[in-house]
Amino acid sequence: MGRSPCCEKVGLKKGPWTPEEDQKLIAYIEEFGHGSWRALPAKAGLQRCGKSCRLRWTNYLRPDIKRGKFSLQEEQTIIQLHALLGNRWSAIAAQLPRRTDNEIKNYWNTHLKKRLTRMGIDPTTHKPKTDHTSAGSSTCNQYSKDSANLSHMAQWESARLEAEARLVRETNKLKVQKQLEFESSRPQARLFLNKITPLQQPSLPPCLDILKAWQSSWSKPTTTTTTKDETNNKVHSMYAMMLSNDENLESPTSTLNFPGTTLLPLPLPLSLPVSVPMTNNINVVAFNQNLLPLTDQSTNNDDEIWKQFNLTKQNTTETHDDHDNVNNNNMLNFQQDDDIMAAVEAFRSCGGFDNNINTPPISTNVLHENLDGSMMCNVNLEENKHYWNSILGLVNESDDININVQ
DNA sequence: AACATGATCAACCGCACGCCC
DNA sequence: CGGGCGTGCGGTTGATCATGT
Repeated sequence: MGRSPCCEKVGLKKGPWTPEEDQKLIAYIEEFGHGSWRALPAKAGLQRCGKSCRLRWTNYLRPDIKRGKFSLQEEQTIIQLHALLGNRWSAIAAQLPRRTDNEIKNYWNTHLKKRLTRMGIDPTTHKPKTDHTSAGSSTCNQYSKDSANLSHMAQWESARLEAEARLVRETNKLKVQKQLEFESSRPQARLFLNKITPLQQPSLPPCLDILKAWQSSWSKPTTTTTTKDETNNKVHSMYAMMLSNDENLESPTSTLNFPGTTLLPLPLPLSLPVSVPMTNNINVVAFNQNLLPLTDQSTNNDDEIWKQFNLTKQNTTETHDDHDNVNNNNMLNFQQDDDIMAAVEAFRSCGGFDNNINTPPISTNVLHENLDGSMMCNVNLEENKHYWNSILGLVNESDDININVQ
Protein backbone atom coordinates (compact mmCIF):
# COMPACT_ATOMS: atom_id res chain seq x y z
CA MET A 1 0.00 0.00 0.00
CA GLY A 2 1.85 3.09 1.20
CA ARG A 3 0.87 6.68 1.05
CA SER A 4 1.78 8.60 -2.03
CA PRO A 5 3.72 11.82 -1.48
CA CYS A 6 1.49 14.85 -1.41
CA CYS A 7 3.68 16.74 -3.87
CA GLU A 8 3.96 13.84 -6.31
CA LYS A 9 2.35 15.76 -9.13
CA VAL A 10 4.85 17.29 -11.48
CA GLY A 11 4.71 21.04 -11.67
CA LEU A 12 4.00 21.75 -8.04
CA LYS A 13 6.32 24.34 -6.65
CA LYS A 14 8.52 23.72 -3.64
CA GLY A 15 10.83 25.90 -1.60
CA PRO A 16 10.47 29.41 -0.29
CA TRP A 17 7.20 31.23 -0.78
CA THR A 18 7.03 34.43 -2.79
CA PRO A 19 5.06 37.47 -1.56
CA GLU A 20 2.61 36.91 -4.41
CA GLU A 21 1.93 33.37 -3.27
CA ASP A 22 1.49 34.58 0.28
CA GLN A 23 -1.02 37.16 -0.87
CA LYS A 24 -3.02 34.58 -2.82
CA LEU A 25 -3.13 32.25 0.15
CA ILE A 26 -4.09 34.97 2.63
CA ALA A 27 -6.76 36.37 0.34
CA TYR A 28 -8.31 32.98 -0.25
CA ILE A 29 -8.36 31.89 3.39
CA GLU A 30 -9.67 35.24 4.57
CA GLU A 31 -12.55 34.94 2.14
CA PHE A 32 -13.38 31.23 2.19
CA GLY A 33 -11.47 29.71 5.08
CA HIS A 34 -9.01 26.94 4.37
CA GLY A 35 -11.56 24.12 4.12
CA SER A 36 -9.85 21.09 2.62
CA TRP A 37 -6.15 21.83 2.38
CA ARG A 38 -5.74 19.43 -0.50
CA ALA A 39 -8.33 21.23 -2.56
CA LEU A 40 -7.19 24.69 -1.55
CA PRO A 41 -4.21 25.26 -3.89
CA ALA A 42 -6.25 24.74 -7.05
CA LYS A 43 -9.04 26.97 -5.81
CA ALA A 44 -6.60 29.65 -4.69
CA GLY A 45 -4.60 29.46 -7.90
CA LEU A 46 -1.43 28.23 -6.26
CA GLN A 47 1.06 25.77 -7.73
CA ARG A 48 1.63 24.22 -4.32
CA CYS A 49 0.52 21.11 -2.53
CA GLY A 50 -2.05 21.41 0.23
CA LYS A 51 0.44 20.42 2.85
CA SER A 52 2.76 23.21 1.88
CA CYS A 53 -0.13 25.69 2.04
CA ARG A 54 -1.18 24.49 5.45
CA LEU A 55 2.38 24.77 6.75
CA ARG A 56 2.85 28.23 5.33
CA TRP A 57 -0.41 29.39 6.86
CA THR A 58 -0.06 27.81 10.30
CA ASN A 59 3.60 28.65 10.76
CA TYR A 60 3.90 32.00 9.11
CA LEU A 61 0.87 33.75 7.63
CA ARG A 62 -1.74 33.24 10.34
CA PRO A 63 -2.64 36.67 11.70
CA ASP A 64 -2.44 35.64 15.35
CA ILE A 65 1.20 34.67 15.24
CA LYS A 66 3.68 36.51 17.37
CA ARG A 67 7.07 36.76 15.75
CA GLY A 68 10.39 37.93 17.02
CA LYS A 69 12.49 37.31 20.04
CA PHE A 70 11.28 35.06 22.82
CA SER A 71 10.84 36.78 26.16
CA LEU A 72 12.44 35.50 29.33
CA GLN A 73 9.08 34.24 30.52
CA GLU A 74 8.53 32.37 27.30
CA GLU A 75 11.98 30.82 27.57
CA GLN A 76 11.27 29.69 31.10
CA THR A 77 7.95 28.25 30.08
CA ILE A 78 9.50 26.31 27.23
CA ILE A 79 12.18 24.84 29.46
CA GLN A 80 9.66 23.91 32.11
CA LEU A 81 7.27 22.35 29.70
CA HIS A 82 10.01 20.52 27.87
CA ALA A 83 11.08 18.99 31.15
CA LEU A 84 7.53 17.76 31.60
CA LEU A 85 6.50 16.92 28.09
CA GLY A 86 9.67 16.26 26.16
CA ASN A 87 9.68 17.01 22.45
CA ARG A 88 5.92 17.39 22.27
CA TRP A 89 6.16 20.72 20.54
CA SER A 90 2.51 21.06 19.74
CA ALA A 91 1.61 20.52 23.39
CA ILE A 92 4.21 23.07 24.43
CA ALA A 93 3.00 25.52 21.80
CA ALA A 94 -0.53 25.16 23.15
CA GLN A 95 0.67 26.77 26.37
CA LEU A 96 2.44 29.62 24.64
CA PRO A 97 -0.14 31.86 23.05
CA ARG A 98 0.63 33.00 19.50
CA ARG A 99 3.76 30.89 19.14
CA THR A 100 3.92 27.98 16.71
CA ASP A 101 5.28 24.56 17.45
CA ASN A 102 7.79 24.94 14.64
CA GLU A 103 9.10 28.20 16.06
CA ILE A 104 9.40 26.75 19.54
CA LYS A 105 11.12 23.66 18.20
CA ASN A 106 13.62 25.78 16.30
CA TYR A 107 14.24 28.01 19.27
CA TRP A 108 14.81 25.03 21.48
CA ASN A 109 17.25 23.41 19.08
CA THR A 110 19.22 26.54 18.35
CA HIS A 111 19.21 28.36 21.69
CA LEU A 112 17.82 26.66 24.74
CA LYS A 113 19.34 23.24 24.18
CA LYS A 114 22.80 24.74 23.92
CA ARG A 115 22.25 26.96 26.92
CA LEU A 116 21.25 24.04 29.13
CA THR A 117 24.21 22.06 27.90
CA ARG A 118 26.54 24.91 28.82
CA MET A 119 24.99 24.94 32.30
CA GLY A 120 25.82 21.28 32.68
CA ILE A 121 22.23 20.13 32.29
CA ASP A 122 21.35 17.39 29.89
CA PRO A 123 18.72 18.99 27.63
CA THR A 124 17.09 15.66 26.94
CA THR A 125 16.59 14.48 30.47
CA HIS A 126 16.84 17.87 32.20
CA LYS A 127 19.04 16.22 34.75
CA PRO A 128 22.40 17.62 35.70
CA LYS A 129 25.17 15.79 33.92
CA THR A 130 26.89 13.49 36.37
CA ASP A 131 30.00 12.64 34.40
CA HIS A 132 32.38 15.48 35.23
CA THR A 133 35.54 13.49 34.94
CA SER A 134 35.47 13.47 31.19
CA ALA A 135 34.98 17.19 31.03
CA GLY A 136 37.80 19.63 31.50
CA SER A 137 38.39 21.18 34.90
CA SER A 138 37.07 24.54 33.75
CA THR A 139 33.78 22.96 32.72
CA CYS A 140 33.57 21.28 36.07
CA ASN A 141 34.22 24.55 37.89
CA GLN A 142 31.64 26.31 35.80
CA TYR A 143 29.14 23.59 36.61
CA SER A 144 29.78 23.91 40.32
CA LYS A 145 29.52 27.68 40.10
CA ASP A 146 26.22 27.55 38.25
CA SER A 147 24.83 25.01 40.67
CA ALA A 148 25.92 27.05 43.65
CA ASN A 149 24.31 30.17 42.22
CA LEU A 150 21.16 28.27 41.50
CA SER A 151 21.11 26.88 44.99
CA HIS A 152 21.68 30.29 46.52
CA MET A 153 18.89 31.83 44.46
CA ALA A 154 16.64 29.00 45.43
CA GLN A 155 17.18 29.51 49.13
CA TRP A 156 16.05 33.11 48.85
CA GLU A 157 13.15 32.10 46.68
CA SER A 158 12.14 29.40 49.13
CA ALA A 159 12.00 31.81 52.02
CA ARG A 160 9.97 34.27 50.02
CA LEU A 161 7.56 31.63 48.83
CA GLU A 162 7.06 30.30 52.31
CA ALA A 163 6.03 33.74 53.50
CA GLU A 164 3.72 34.15 50.54
CA ALA A 165 2.20 30.76 51.11
CA ARG A 166 1.38 31.66 54.69
CA LEU A 167 -0.35 34.79 53.51
CA VAL A 168 -2.25 32.88 50.86
CA ARG A 169 -3.44 30.27 53.32
CA GLU A 170 -4.93 32.97 55.49
CA THR A 171 -6.63 34.66 52.56
CA ASN A 172 -7.89 31.40 51.17
CA LYS A 173 -9.41 30.35 54.46
CA LEU A 174 -11.62 33.42 54.37
CA LYS A 175 -12.58 32.87 50.73
CA VAL A 176 -13.46 29.23 51.26
CA GLN A 177 -15.85 30.25 54.01
CA LYS A 178 -17.54 32.76 51.74
CA GLN A 179 -17.73 30.24 48.93
CA LEU A 180 -19.28 27.67 51.24
CA GLU A 181 -21.93 30.11 52.37
CA PHE A 182 -22.87 30.68 48.77
CA GLU A 183 -22.73 27.04 47.68
CA SER A 184 -24.69 25.75 50.66
CA SER A 185 -27.76 27.37 49.22
CA ARG A 186 -27.62 25.14 46.11
CA PRO A 187 -29.78 22.04 46.47
CA GLN A 188 -28.96 20.37 43.15
CA ALA A 189 -25.76 19.97 41.24
CA ARG A 190 -25.40 18.30 37.91
CA LEU A 191 -21.98 17.02 36.98
CA PHE A 192 -21.89 17.77 33.32
CA LEU A 193 -18.48 19.25 32.78
CA ASN A 194 -19.51 21.46 29.95
CA LYS A 195 -21.69 23.29 32.40
CA ILE A 196 -18.87 23.86 34.82
CA THR A 197 -17.66 27.40 34.93
CA PRO A 198 -15.48 29.00 37.53
CA LEU A 199 -17.46 31.17 39.90
CA GLN A 200 -14.65 33.58 40.28
CA GLN A 201 -11.10 34.21 39.34
CA PRO A 202 -8.67 31.94 41.13
CA SER A 203 -8.70 32.89 44.76
CA LEU A 204 -5.19 31.58 45.02
CA PRO A 205 -2.56 33.39 43.07
CA PRO A 206 -1.03 31.09 40.46
CA CYS A 207 1.21 28.48 41.97
CA LEU A 208 4.94 28.67 41.79
CA ASP A 209 6.33 28.07 38.39
CA ILE A 210 8.17 24.89 37.65
CA LEU A 211 11.62 26.33 37.36
CA LYS A 212 11.35 27.95 40.75
CA ALA A 213 10.10 24.75 42.31
CA TRP A 214 12.95 22.99 40.67
CA GLN A 215 15.39 25.45 42.18
CA SER A 216 13.63 25.13 45.47
CA SER A 217 13.93 21.38 45.47
CA TRP A 218 17.64 21.72 44.84
CA SER A 219 18.01 23.96 47.82
CA LYS A 220 16.64 21.50 50.34
CA PRO A 221 19.03 20.96 53.25
CA THR A 222 21.60 18.36 52.44
CA THR A 223 21.43 15.10 54.28
CA THR A 224 23.24 11.96 53.32
CA THR A 225 20.39 9.84 54.63
CA THR A 226 16.95 10.95 53.65
CA THR A 227 14.02 10.11 55.85
CA LYS A 228 10.76 8.95 54.34
CA ASP A 229 9.04 12.17 55.38
CA GLU A 230 11.67 14.29 53.72
CA THR A 231 11.36 12.29 50.57
CA ASN A 232 7.60 12.65 50.64
CA ASN A 233 7.91 16.37 51.10
CA LYS A 234 10.14 16.60 48.08
CA VAL A 235 7.79 14.53 46.05
CA HIS A 236 4.92 16.70 47.13
CA SER A 237 6.89 19.78 46.21
CA MET A 238 7.11 18.48 42.72
CA TYR A 239 3.43 17.69 42.66
CA ALA A 240 2.71 21.21 43.79
CA MET A 241 4.91 22.29 40.96
CA MET A 242 2.92 20.22 38.53
CA LEU A 243 -0.21 21.93 39.69
CA SER A 244 1.25 25.29 38.97
CA ASN A 245 -0.52 27.66 36.69
CA ASP A 246 1.92 29.27 34.32
CA GLU A 247 -0.36 32.05 33.32
CA ASN A 248 1.42 34.61 35.35
CA LEU A 249 5.06 33.95 35.88
CA GLU A 250 5.63 37.38 37.22
CA SER A 251 4.14 36.67 40.60
CA PRO A 252 4.50 33.04 41.41
CA THR A 253 3.11 31.93 44.70
CA SER A 254 2.79 28.50 46.07
CA THR A 255 2.18 26.28 48.96
CA LEU A 256 5.26 24.23 48.45
CA ASN A 257 4.76 21.21 50.62
CA PHE A 258 1.71 19.11 51.17
CA PRO A 259 1.51 17.60 54.62
CA GLY A 260 1.00 13.84 54.65
CA THR A 261 -2.72 14.18 55.01
CA THR A 262 -4.24 17.26 53.51
CA LEU A 263 -6.51 18.70 50.95
CA LEU A 264 -4.83 18.79 47.62
CA PRO A 265 -5.17 22.40 46.60
CA LEU A 266 -6.24 23.08 43.06
CA PRO A 267 -5.36 26.31 41.32
CA LEU A 268 -8.79 27.14 40.03
CA PRO A 269 -12.14 26.92 41.76
CA LEU A 270 -14.85 24.79 40.23
CA SER A 271 -18.42 25.79 40.77
CA LEU A 272 -19.64 22.21 40.83
CA PRO A 273 -18.06 19.09 42.21
CA VAL A 274 -16.56 16.74 39.67
CA SER A 275 -16.36 13.07 40.45
CA VAL A 276 -12.88 11.72 39.78
CA PRO A 277 -12.08 7.99 39.86
CA MET A 278 -8.71 7.20 41.38
CA THR A 279 -6.52 4.17 41.65
CA ASN A 280 -7.57 1.47 44.10
CA ASN A 281 -11.15 2.41 43.29
CA ILE A 282 -11.02 5.55 45.38
CA ASN A 283 -13.23 8.29 44.04
CA VAL A 284 -12.79 11.91 44.88
CA VAL A 285 -14.64 15.09 44.15
CA ALA A 286 -12.79 17.97 42.57
CA PHE A 287 -14.28 21.21 43.72
CA ASN A 288 -13.26 24.71 44.53
CA GLN A 289 -9.51 24.18 44.51
CA ASN A 290 -9.73 21.02 46.55
CA LEU A 291 -9.97 17.32 45.97
CA LEU A 292 -12.10 15.55 48.51
CA PRO A 293 -12.69 11.82 48.87
CA LEU A 294 -16.14 10.34 48.71
CA THR A 295 -16.98 8.59 51.95
CA ASP A 296 -19.31 6.36 50.02
CA GLN A 297 -17.03 5.16 47.24
CA SER A 298 -19.73 3.26 45.45
CA THR A 299 -21.98 6.18 44.75
CA ASN A 300 -22.54 7.53 41.30
CA ASN A 301 -25.46 9.64 42.30
CA ASP A 302 -25.05 13.37 41.86
CA ASP A 303 -27.10 14.34 44.85
CA GLU A 304 -25.24 11.91 47.05
CA ILE A 305 -21.89 13.21 45.80
CA TRP A 306 -23.03 16.74 46.51
CA LYS A 307 -24.22 15.80 49.99
CA GLN A 308 -21.01 14.00 50.82
CA PHE A 309 -18.99 16.84 49.48
CA ASN A 310 -20.72 19.40 51.67
CA LEU A 311 -20.32 17.20 54.69
CA THR A 312 -16.65 16.62 54.08
CA LYS A 313 -16.04 20.23 53.25
CA GLN A 314 -17.71 21.38 56.44
CA ASN A 315 -15.54 19.10 58.55
CA THR A 316 -12.52 20.19 56.64
CA THR A 317 -12.95 23.88 57.21
CA GLU A 318 -13.73 23.37 60.86
CA THR A 319 -10.56 21.38 61.34
CA HIS A 320 -8.49 23.83 59.38
CA ASP A 321 -9.68 26.62 61.63
CA ASP A 322 -7.88 24.91 64.45
CA HIS A 323 -4.60 24.05 62.82
CA ASP A 324 -3.02 24.18 59.45
CA ASN A 325 -1.58 20.73 59.38
CA VAL A 326 -4.03 18.44 61.02
CA ASN A 327 -5.08 14.91 60.41
CA ASN A 328 -8.67 14.78 59.33
CA ASN A 329 -10.22 11.41 58.77
CA ASN A 330 -12.62 12.79 56.23
CA MET A 331 -9.86 13.98 54.01
CA LEU A 332 -8.14 11.84 51.47
CA ASN A 333 -4.70 10.76 52.46
CA PHE A 334 -2.62 11.13 49.34
CA GLN A 335 0.01 8.62 50.32
CA GLN A 336 -0.22 6.92 46.97
CA ASP A 337 1.75 8.60 44.25
CA ASP A 338 -0.65 7.15 41.73
CA ASP A 339 -3.53 8.88 43.45
CA ILE A 340 -1.82 12.21 43.47
CA MET A 341 -0.94 11.86 39.83
CA ALA A 342 -4.44 10.80 39.00
CA ALA A 343 -5.89 13.73 40.89
CA VAL A 344 -3.67 16.23 39.17
CA GLU A 345 -4.18 14.79 35.75
CA ALA A 346 -7.88 14.40 36.27
CA PHE A 347 -8.09 18.02 37.16
CA ARG A 348 -6.06 18.94 34.14
CA SER A 349 -8.40 16.93 31.99
CA CYS A 350 -11.35 18.74 33.45
CA GLY A 351 -9.82 21.93 32.09
CA GLY A 352 -9.36 23.24 35.58
CA PHE A 353 -5.95 24.77 35.25
CA ASP A 354 -6.45 27.73 33.08
CA ASN A 355 -9.39 29.41 31.48
CA ASN A 356 -7.25 30.38 28.54
CA ILE A 357 -5.96 26.92 27.83
CA ASN A 358 -8.34 24.88 25.79
CA THR A 359 -6.41 21.67 25.44
CA PRO A 360 -4.89 19.97 28.41
CA PRO A 361 -1.24 19.33 27.69
CA ILE A 362 -1.64 15.67 28.35
CA SER A 363 -4.35 14.65 25.97
CA THR A 364 -4.73 10.96 26.59
CA ASN A 365 -6.77 11.45 29.72
CA VAL A 366 -10.31 11.32 28.55
CA LEU A 367 -13.68 12.24 29.87
CA HIS A 368 -16.56 9.88 29.50
CA GLU A 369 -20.18 10.05 30.40
CA ASN A 370 -21.64 7.59 32.86
CA LEU A 371 -24.99 5.97 32.37
CA ASP A 372 -26.52 8.40 34.81
CA GLY A 373 -25.15 11.34 32.89
CA SER A 374 -22.33 12.28 35.20
CA MET A 375 -18.89 12.84 33.72
CA MET A 376 -15.86 10.90 34.82
CA CYS A 377 -12.21 11.46 34.06
CA ASN A 378 -10.27 8.47 32.83
CA VAL A 379 -6.65 8.89 33.64
CA ASN A 380 -3.95 7.16 31.67
CA LEU A 381 -1.66 6.52 34.56
CA GLU A 382 0.97 4.59 32.67
CA GLU A 383 1.63 7.34 30.19
CA ASN A 384 1.47 10.07 32.80
CA LYS A 385 3.93 8.26 34.98
CA HIS A 386 6.49 8.64 32.25
CA TYR A 387 6.42 12.41 32.65
CA TRP A 388 6.35 12.34 36.38
CA ASN A 389 9.19 9.92 36.67
CA SER A 390 11.55 12.18 34.79
CA ILE A 391 10.76 15.00 37.15
CA LEU A 392 10.93 12.86 40.24
CA GLY A 393 14.25 11.52 39.09
CA LEU A 394 15.56 15.04 39.15
CA VAL A 395 14.35 15.56 42.70
CA ASN A 396 15.91 12.34 43.85
CA GLU A 397 19.23 13.49 42.53
CA SER A 398 19.09 16.84 44.28
CA ASP A 399 20.94 15.57 47.33
CA ASP A 400 23.80 14.35 45.18
CA ILE A 401 24.02 17.72 43.50
CA ASN A 402 24.16 19.61 46.76
CA ILE A 403 26.81 17.30 48.04
CA ASN A 404 28.90 17.92 44.95
CA VAL A 405 28.51 21.67 45.30
CA GLN A 406 29.47 21.72 48.94
C1' DA B 1 37.78 40.97 -0.71
C1' DA B 2 37.22 36.14 -0.63
C1' DC B 3 36.45 32.15 1.56
C1' DA B 4 35.18 29.08 5.57
C1' DT B 5 32.43 28.11 9.27
C1' DG B 6 28.54 28.46 12.23
C1' DA B 7 23.83 29.92 13.35
C1' DT B 8 19.19 30.43 12.20
C1' DC B 9 14.73 29.17 10.67
C1' DA B 10 11.36 28.32 6.91
C1' DA B 11 10.08 24.49 4.62
C1' DC B 12 10.02 19.64 3.62
C1' DC B 13 9.46 14.67 4.61
C1' DG B 14 7.54 10.71 6.41
C1' DC B 15 4.87 8.66 9.83
C1' DA B 16 0.75 8.18 12.72
C1' DC B 17 -3.88 8.70 13.70
C1' DG B 18 -8.77 9.53 13.21
C1' DC B 19 -12.59 9.73 10.24
C1' DC B 20 -15.43 8.22 6.60
C1' DC B 21 -17.06 5.19 3.10
C1' DC C 1 -13.36 -4.56 8.75
C1' DG C 2 -10.19 -2.51 5.77
C1' DG C 3 -8.57 1.01 2.74
C1' DG C 4 -8.27 5.85 1.34
C1' DC C 5 -8.06 10.51 2.69
C1' DG C 6 -7.10 14.57 5.44
C1' DT C 7 -4.54 16.35 8.90
C1' DG C 8 -1.19 16.91 12.68
C1' DC C 9 3.22 16.08 14.49
C1' DG C 10 8.20 15.68 15.09
C1' DG C 11 12.63 15.17 12.84
C1' DT C 12 15.50 16.86 9.32
C1' DT C 13 17.19 19.62 5.51
C1' DG C 14 19.02 23.33 3.11
C1' DA C 15 19.03 28.24 1.89
C1' DT C 16 20.43 32.39 3.81
C1' DC C 17 22.73 35.40 6.81
C1' DA C 18 26.39 36.55 10.22
C1' DT C 19 30.86 36.20 11.85
C1' DG C 20 35.62 34.88 11.79
C1' DT C 21 40.05 34.14 9.36
